Amino acid sequence: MNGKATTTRTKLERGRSALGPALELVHTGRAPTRAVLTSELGVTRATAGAVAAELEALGLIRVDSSPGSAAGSQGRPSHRLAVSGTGPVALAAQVHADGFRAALVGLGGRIVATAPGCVAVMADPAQVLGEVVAAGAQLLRDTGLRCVGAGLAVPSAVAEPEGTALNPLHIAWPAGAPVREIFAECVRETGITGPAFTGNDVNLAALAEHRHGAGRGAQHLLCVATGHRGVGGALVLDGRLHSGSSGLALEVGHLTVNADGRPCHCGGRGCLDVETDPLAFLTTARREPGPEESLLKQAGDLLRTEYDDAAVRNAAEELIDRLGLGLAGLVNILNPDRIVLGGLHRDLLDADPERLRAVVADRSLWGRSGSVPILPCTLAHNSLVGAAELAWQPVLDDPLAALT
Amino acid sequence: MNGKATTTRTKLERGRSALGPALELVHTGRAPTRAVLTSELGVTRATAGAVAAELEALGLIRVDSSPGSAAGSQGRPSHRLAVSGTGPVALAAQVHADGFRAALVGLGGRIVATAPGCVAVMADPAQVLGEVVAAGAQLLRDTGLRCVGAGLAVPSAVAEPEGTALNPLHIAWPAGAPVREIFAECVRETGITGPAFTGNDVNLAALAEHRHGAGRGAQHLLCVATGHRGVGGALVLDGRLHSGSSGLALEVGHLTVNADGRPCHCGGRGCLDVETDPLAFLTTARREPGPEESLLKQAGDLLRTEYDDAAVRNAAEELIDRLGLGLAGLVNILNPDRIVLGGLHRDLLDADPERLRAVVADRSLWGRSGSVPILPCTLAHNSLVGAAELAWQPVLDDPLAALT
DNA sequence: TGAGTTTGTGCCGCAACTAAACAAACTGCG
DNA sequence: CGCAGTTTGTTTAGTTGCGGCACAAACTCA
Repeated sequence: MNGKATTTRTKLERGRSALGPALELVHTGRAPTRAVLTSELGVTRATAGAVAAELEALGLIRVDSSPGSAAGSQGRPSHRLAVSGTGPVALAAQVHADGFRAALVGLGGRIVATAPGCVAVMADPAQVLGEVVAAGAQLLRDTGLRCVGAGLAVPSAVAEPEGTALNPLHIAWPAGAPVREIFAECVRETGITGPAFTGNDVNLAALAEHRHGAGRGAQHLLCVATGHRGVGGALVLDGRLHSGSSGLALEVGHLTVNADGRPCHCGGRGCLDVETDPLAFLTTARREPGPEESLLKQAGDLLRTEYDDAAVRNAAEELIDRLGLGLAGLVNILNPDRIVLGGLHRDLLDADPERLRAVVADRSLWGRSGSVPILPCTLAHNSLVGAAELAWQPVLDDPLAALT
Repeated sequence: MNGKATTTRTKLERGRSALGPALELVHTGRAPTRAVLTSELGVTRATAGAVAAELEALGLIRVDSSPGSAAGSQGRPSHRLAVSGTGPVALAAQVHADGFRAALVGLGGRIVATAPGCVAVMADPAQVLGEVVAAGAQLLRDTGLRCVGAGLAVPSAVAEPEGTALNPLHIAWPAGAPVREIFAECVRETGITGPAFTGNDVNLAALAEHRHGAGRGAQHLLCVATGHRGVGGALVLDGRLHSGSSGLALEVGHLTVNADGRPCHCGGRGCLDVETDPLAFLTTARREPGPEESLLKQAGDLLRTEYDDAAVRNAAEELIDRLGLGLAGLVNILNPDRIVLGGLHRDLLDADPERLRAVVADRSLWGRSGSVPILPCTLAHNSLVGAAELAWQPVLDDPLAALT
């Protein structure tokens, strides 16, 4: 009728301007100075200066105009760049078998505040998520910080594009629960500003490790981690999470790593899931497994404190061999340039790094692929930080548009 | 000294301007008209018009200004866009067990000319590649077309960034031969214009199928194909080939698909490689395998012509089950939204599509992942077309810069 | 024939950048 | 101390790719 919507196009489809890339560089710590920013961005000093000034005006970064101290090389010292300490934050939430956790996370993966305790997980997703969001909202009120959005990490595959949690094995939720929708609704209701996102915890941990942890600088990062039960995987390609066409990629738990191993609920035998998780370790080491929600801790403690015990050591070596076989299979298919391990797998790596590396090298096809660096994860709450990354992403893509 | 190289930056790091994306849309047949180009590109009609005019001026596309015939809907009919029939071409080359092949390939994957016969492959890579390039150069002289570059497909993994052919099982080349360098040298020596590229044949076939064949429109395309011996895989993510951090991704041949299967040279048992390739089919069907360089044809003919024979049928079903198991494993890890099969796998799919789909659905974790469409490849010479895609890529990325 | 709809084009202007010249801040050497 | 040499920050003046119109063109439908 009015013929107005004819030529109006958003044009924001591809991130224009160097603002986003510049913020990402500072965010991931790859641009400590304006000079580095200039070269990393491939723009002139004039542009880099303008971009840095604009990001500072938005309250996202700090530019230390003070005469730099540690110079080192010749020439005029460059002004240092850092994420703002008082800028906006993302609300990060995580649900797991032990309970839940809420935190405020600033740029650079800096955890600003964490919600105190954790209570037991209840059956109803809406109730749990309501409590997490309420805890986060309280943190926001306490600190008075601006919120750019919210992210949630759940211990289950999240189907795209619906955002339903498939097979949440380790928490008592119904399969197919629309967690993304529920979470978004809770966030809206609570009056928290910004969009809400939901993702799988291992995926988000991988994202966080890639940006702020052991995966920094990797081009093709593979992460594998255990929770209390089962094994999860994630892949970060060129800085972006690869979660497949419907969010179900990297379901690595059912790779066969033992031809005549334990039966698995998937119908197969000897799956990575049932051969290398904490429960597998405890039973292989002939220990009585405790309650489900503490298997990871129990297994990790056992591995660290009783590695002298022959049964423990043998169990560890058996699991390392199985894990190595699984990793080698993944290396053959994905050819990553770095592998980061979490959960019990991280502890197994720490226990005998050489053995694991040798198995992977031996069982992967090409010698060079076998020499992939395998590292333990380094971030304390990587899933939580990863959840915050989801909320930060729109800001990283286009700071001006995201902060209106 | 002169202080000239200080602020000079290429700036071409990210493709600017809509020229490249526009050409890619026409190239892949996704922009049949200027109106579609406008919406797909997300720009105004003014911009789309200017872009189309510029691409036409470069001789890359044709704009039919004639009053369009088949309109269909209301309004002024849009001018039709098509790749130019007389524009430049890419030189495509392929080496395989049977010999080699050279062709000229225009935009849109259109094969303009093919070198006549094929001679037997000799031991020395330099000699073979010299002959292929010479054949291609002859085609260029005959047609008088401009050449944007050259691409080569080899039946072996190509290590990045060196460009060496690892384990060229099926041709009598030394392992680690620097094929990329040799090919580039031949191209340079012959006076062919433009850069030279080399890639794995299955990877390139996948790229071609994604742009012009059965994989069109897929976001996450998985291709699996057999040659005469062994199995290759490839993945195209968001239109770009994913070949891993060192070119060795998708080595799918050693997925275990039969716990107590045939021994494989990798040290394992029951690998996809030895359980589902043409030789495996012939022996399972109790047929005498012919010479190595005709196994694929022999197996395919047998499957098509003697499917009534119980031994043939049983062998086919056994291979389909094994292949399905392998594909299911890949689906769990990669979660593609389409699978395209080539070589004998394509014939197996044609023989009993329902059986293969059922096995994949049954053995992959999530029902929805199991319902991935599985299609036969549709391009006649997909590796060859894919090799040309390599050479076209710089033009697609930035037509102005690539054509000077 | 005229209203409605969709597409092509010319013109203006903006936003994001480059290029070039200059100023500033540091090191090192005589 | 002073001065060359080096690197970084800033200012100013273009350049360019593209959006936003306004209008013309080509077709359908009533």
